[in-house]
Amino acid sequence: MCRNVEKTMERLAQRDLEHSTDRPDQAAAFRFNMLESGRPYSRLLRKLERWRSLPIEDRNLISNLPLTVKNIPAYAKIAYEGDELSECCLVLDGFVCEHKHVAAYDETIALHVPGDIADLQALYHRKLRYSLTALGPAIIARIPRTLLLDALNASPRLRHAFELQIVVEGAILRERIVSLHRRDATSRVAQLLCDLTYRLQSVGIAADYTLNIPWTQADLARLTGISIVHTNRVVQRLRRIGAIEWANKRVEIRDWNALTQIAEFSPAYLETTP
Amino acid sequence: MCRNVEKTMERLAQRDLEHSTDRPDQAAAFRFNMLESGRPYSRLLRKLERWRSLPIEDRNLISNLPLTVKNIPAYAKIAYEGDELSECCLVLDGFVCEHKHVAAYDETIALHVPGDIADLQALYHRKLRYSLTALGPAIIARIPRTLLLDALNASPRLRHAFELQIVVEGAILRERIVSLHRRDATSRVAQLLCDLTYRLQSVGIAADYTLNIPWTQADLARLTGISIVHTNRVVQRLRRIGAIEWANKRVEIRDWNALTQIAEFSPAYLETTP
DNA sequence: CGTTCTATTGACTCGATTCAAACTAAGTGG
DNA sequence: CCACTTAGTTTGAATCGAGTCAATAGAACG
Repeated sequence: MCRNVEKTMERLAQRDLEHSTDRPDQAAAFRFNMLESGRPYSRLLRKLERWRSLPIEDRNLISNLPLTVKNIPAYAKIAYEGDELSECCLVLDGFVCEHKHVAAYDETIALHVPGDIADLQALYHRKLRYSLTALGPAIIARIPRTLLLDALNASPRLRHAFELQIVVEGAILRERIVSLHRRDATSRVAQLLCDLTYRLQSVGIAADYTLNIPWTQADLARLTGISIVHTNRVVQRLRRIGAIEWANKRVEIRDWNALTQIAEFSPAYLETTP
Repeated sequence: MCRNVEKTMERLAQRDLEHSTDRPDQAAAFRFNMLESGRPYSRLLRKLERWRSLPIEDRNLISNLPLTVKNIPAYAKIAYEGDELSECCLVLDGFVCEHKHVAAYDETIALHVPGDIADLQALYHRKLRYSLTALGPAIIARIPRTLLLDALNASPRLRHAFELQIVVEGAILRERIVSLHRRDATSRVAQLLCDLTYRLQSVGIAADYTLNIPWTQADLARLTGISIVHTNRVVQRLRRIGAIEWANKRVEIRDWNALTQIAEFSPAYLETTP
């Protein structure tokens, strides 16, 4: 299934080797400076506090964690399946996807947005069970794993907030399973866009329903598990009915209601409210 | 997609109303007595200790939790999406599946085997995000949620063991996503059987590669997201090549190697070893 | 025995993949 | 500045896996 997509990925992997991960991406760095300068943990804290707000000492436990900011060029691998990392990967800007190598092909599992810890699973079970790749240029922060664990051990409240994050991650995975069972290609693309919009808005991005996503249609194909050609047809269909505009790395949601209807989207699964 | 399956489920739902949940299922009760009598927590403990063994006081924290054993007749609902349960549901015998009602249809998300806490998610985030139904007659234990939480709060080690369970659950969900992306119908059925065999064996069931599963092919169809008719063709194919026998609620794995090859099964995602 | 599940088979349809090719946009270097 | 290259998007035609509908054959159960 979907061998085209894989061919594309092979080319990208080669490109990956040429670009070094250490080479900073100017545009991304600039974006980061504008948005997040000095408050790298703000989005993570915002997510952690969706269930209930944290006392200042808990917030400080997080805020005071040392981190190393890294620029990741487009399509560069951040971590490999099986790695035992001493640092966690917090997404500061851009997108990071989880994927797995199964019998010569790479299957995309999940997508992380700013504020997500992309390898949350490895915090508890050290060996990473999937690979991480930047989808478009991204900025991440490396946080020493043991220090983060120390913080969680120091505060049961904080630990519970993190446990809830894994649970929500599970909810997103479950929704994706339902999506792959039930929804046809159009509905799947629509669902991805709704999910993404909702998650971005909940960390203060894309309030105007305009998403800056540096993906090609091939990337979208990988994310939804649809072939490139068919993805293109779906995008055209969504454009034709006036639900979205998609050009120049920008997606404008023109008709949110139409899109949610096509996607049968209901954000319940993303909510952490009591 | 798959409306046949849904029609079947509607009939089953009616049957569900006739059978009361309180009516004990004799056969299941008998099986339970033979297998687990007096040690309802043994399988759960076995799972919790796969990462590292627990000190006796932690084991006792679990073993001493009060519980109510319940017989669940086939296809009876155990809990509904949106419920806020005061008790967790530990599967003692039989199978329990998670499913979600999306736009008039019921989609199966995951399958739980003996030793699993089927609503582990609701332990942390109280509102259940999916429904639970017994797939065939099952025996469950209800454990007061607050007491279990108390036990976890009393022992960080125990709490970590539970955190690992959610992580493994996530790994199973991820594998399912890969499965729905990549694998065709035959491979999906094979994968389900491999996954099931492995998980059952890890709690001491089906060591001889003979699974007692009280499902119809319609149930298998729901679990794999394939239509009933096509599921039947797949089962026949697997029989024809000598990979499995399936008759009288018994599945015999005749050729484990062949099956794992068809499924591209690698148990790494199920392992909790260091 | 008839009724009701369950398993099986055949014919038809359709969504999605694949292969192939054309077209657009954006660089890049001579 | 234009030819050449490369990535990305778009279109068409052929094919195929899987779903749907419909009908039959067993099995199980009262």
